[in-house]
Amino acid sequence: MKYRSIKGTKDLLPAETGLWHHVEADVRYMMSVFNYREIRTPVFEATSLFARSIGELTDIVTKEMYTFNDRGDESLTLRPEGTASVLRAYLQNNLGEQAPLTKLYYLGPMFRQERPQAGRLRQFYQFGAEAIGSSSPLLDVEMMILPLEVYRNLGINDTKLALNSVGCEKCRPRYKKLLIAELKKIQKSLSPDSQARLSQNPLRVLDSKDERDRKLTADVPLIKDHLCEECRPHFEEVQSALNALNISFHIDGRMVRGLDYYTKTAFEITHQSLGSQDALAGGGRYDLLIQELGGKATPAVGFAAGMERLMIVLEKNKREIASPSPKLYLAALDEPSRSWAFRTAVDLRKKGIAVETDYLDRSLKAQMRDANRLAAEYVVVIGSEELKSGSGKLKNMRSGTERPVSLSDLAGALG
RNA sequence: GUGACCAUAGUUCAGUCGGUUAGAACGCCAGGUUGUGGCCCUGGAGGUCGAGGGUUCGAGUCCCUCUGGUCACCCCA
Repeated sequence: MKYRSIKGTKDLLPAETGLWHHVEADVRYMMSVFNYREIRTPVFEATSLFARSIGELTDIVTKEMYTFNDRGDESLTLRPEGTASVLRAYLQNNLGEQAPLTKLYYLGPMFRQERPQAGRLRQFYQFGAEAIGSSSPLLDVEMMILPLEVYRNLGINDTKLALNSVGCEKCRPRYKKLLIAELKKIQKSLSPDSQARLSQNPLRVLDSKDERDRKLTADVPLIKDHLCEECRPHFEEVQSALNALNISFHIDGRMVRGLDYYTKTAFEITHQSLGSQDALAGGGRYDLLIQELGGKATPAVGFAAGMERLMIVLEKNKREIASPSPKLYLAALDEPSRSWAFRTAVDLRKKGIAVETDYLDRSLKAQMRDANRLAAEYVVVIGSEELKSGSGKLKNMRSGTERPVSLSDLAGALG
């Protein structure tokens, strides 16, 4: 085979696109119920947009972006996530001037050059939402409920919701100093990964999977206990709103999101059947980002959810979706019948009836087999007799019974 | 980027100690039915054994390199 899809990318074959349509419809339905409206942005943007918003030092920006220079020598990047593009569009089109609160959603491919593994691809699909213009903790909660409702509607109820607060520009630097001081005491005993994290992103040491790191940092102070006068009540209100809605969650004081722009609320929805990459969705508040991108200070919250990971959960839990099948299969016995069958198929299709017929000059037996395989609901066999008399037999493939039909009114007979 | 495991028909997999013509199941095609599917029976097509190199009288099998896949680390959806 000469050509293959690029490492970490894959084809979505007909056997699975039916499920995708179903899930996408569910996402769009839920977004409209929550009053989020779709925005479609280009899949590539100026590299600096992502570098600025996601964070110059993050893994995504330093080693995972698909970046290239176009013919005009401008540095462009395939979007590694959705928020930066949405905010750019929000600012460029002055959406904030049209209403005080803007609720947007997106659904589309993202690109990151990572080593593929279960639940991780180089081109992957995310759906997500952004609510721009309010600092209400209720919107933080809405961002958690929204994906949870999408999942619930698909029959997935056993997700886990983890919650944390990562503070703001006031309390985070203060806490960071405290944390670094603590970590320095045990620095030499930490895993090599965590020693590197200590200088790059000390908060992430707490999120280490290494058992020894976990033990060593067991008593280290957590940011949730060092929030400022603004962040603490916000965090509490998020929790009480969740409690009021009877949504179960757990506080994970060690959870850190990988993107620099988060402030206050950070959350993650996981599912046990996912393996190592177990996050179905993640999100949080980013009150500083819009100003950072050149807009006026505007609070905002958002989430992003992985489509492929959702598919894995659905498949592991055997949620199968019936694939579309023809209403009628027209089997033809000879050349004149074939030509009539094709014309009739086109005619019925114009009326919105799904019809298939034979294009391979196959035997009747082969055509019947084909109709059966396609799960066609009805079959009409056309031969010279039928063409002469203008009537035929409508066979119900499920029951095997036949009844007479007028060939001039197949549409009527099919109801 | 690091590591482990894997690569044989369309698919899932057998293939003994290195030995002759590489097999099965499912799928596909055809026949068993002068014009009727599924179940069953019979037959058929389909393979550069991932690629390249090496060892050997002889390699699907052993060695090396590469490519790809899977899973984990890292990171994240």
